[in-house]
Amino acid sequence: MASKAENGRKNDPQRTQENILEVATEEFSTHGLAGGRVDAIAERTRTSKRMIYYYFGSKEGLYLAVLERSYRKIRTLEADLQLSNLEPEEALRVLISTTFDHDEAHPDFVRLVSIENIHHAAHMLRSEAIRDLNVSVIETIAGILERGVSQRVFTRQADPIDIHMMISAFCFFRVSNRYTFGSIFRRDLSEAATIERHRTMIADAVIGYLKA
Amino acid sequence: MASKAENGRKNDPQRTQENILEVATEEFSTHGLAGGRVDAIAERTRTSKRMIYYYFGSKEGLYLAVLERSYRKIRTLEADLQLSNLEPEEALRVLISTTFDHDEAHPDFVRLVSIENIHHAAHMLRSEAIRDLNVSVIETIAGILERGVSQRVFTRQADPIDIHMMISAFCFFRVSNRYTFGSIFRRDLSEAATIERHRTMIADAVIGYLKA
DNA sequence: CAAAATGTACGAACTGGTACGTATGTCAAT
DNA sequence: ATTGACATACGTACCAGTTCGTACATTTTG
Repeated sequence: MASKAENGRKNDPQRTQENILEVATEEFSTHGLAGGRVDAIAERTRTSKRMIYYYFGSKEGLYLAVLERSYRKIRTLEADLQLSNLEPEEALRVLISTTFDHDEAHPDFVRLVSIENIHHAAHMLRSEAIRDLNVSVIETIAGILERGVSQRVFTRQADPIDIHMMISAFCFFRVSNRYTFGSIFRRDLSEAATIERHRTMIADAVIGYLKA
Repeated sequence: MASKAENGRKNDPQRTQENILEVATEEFSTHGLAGGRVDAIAERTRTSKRMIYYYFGSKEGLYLAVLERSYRKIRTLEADLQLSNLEPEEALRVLISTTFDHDEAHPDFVRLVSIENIHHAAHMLRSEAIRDLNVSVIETIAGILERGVSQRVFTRQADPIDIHMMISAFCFFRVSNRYTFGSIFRRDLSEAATIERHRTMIADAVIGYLKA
């Protein structure tokens, strides 16, 4: 029979949780933790507020779940980049492009991180799942830098974490500060031409720095 | 006679407003607009909640006043840098150092800007005072770049706004993402040695980029 | 039937905002 | 100088709407 007509309810806990998380991600990333409304989330869900508390216990619990889910989504993307068989410079360019495109494609994630910083990363600190994450990037960068130096294509001995920060800063800022920056300089950072220019710009800058 | 003993109230509107703004800056920058509590602000003020509404009309009005005040404070610092009599490269280094030190010294400001971005810069857009501001930096940078190119110390033709973004991104990110970054990589970005290293790093990167 | 999943309705605390009343300062006329 | 009138500056108590959270009832599923 028709499964949704005639409020024939189907229990589908996984789908329900996922649905809640999706809506909650949107809500929290546009309004922040304090600004996000549980009722607003519930309304846009195909289920009810009762379910939010049933599965996530509290508003903060939901927020934390949203945060973890967002981070977990990146891990998959970042992990399976095969950079070790590329020349150091090329490997770095690919890594930078990937970071750049990721931030550009996931403004929700960027905003959640911004929001976490406003809260002194209090929730992230409580979550072991999140902390173990991005560390792999550092190892990747460290490997590239070492190879580059020994091949004498990079002349500068740089700290991998510093390099990661330089890349992150640029890619992240473009998205996180899109609105204030756009408002001050009347520039739309999401235009295709601008995106292209910035993508090569950050790569050139980082590689130039390592070659100086 | 004693002026403050025996609740001898003195009318001092300017002081009252300034006091409110100071406390409100703290509150909003640590909790966000939605998370900031008017009652909490009132309590830490030497006056009452009534006065907040008397002078600023609403919570949003107060927030906007806080934002404008923060921006106004920078204008003074930024304006009186005499860079035109310095060599292009040196001028750029001074400008970068200034930006770097400013962000490092004013985390409140950085956080307010982050918060504004969460709100799509809605309040900034409404304030003419703020928009007219940072534009002067672009002219400064443009001048430096032109001189640098004509003196052949810079080989690359770069967009001043892009250069400004590159500088801002790095300086801003260090402060805005201090907590999540620190939480993931166990690195304290406010250590003196780290600050020193980063300050020269961003300058080297930008100048290297322009010379490439 | 028992356990998990879900829906409805409601409560208690918080929070932005205000009504009402009081004190302080200013200035003109005495 | 004193007085009185009026505007500005300020304090207290309170209200009404919002918002997180829950008690209770019901359905689905194994």
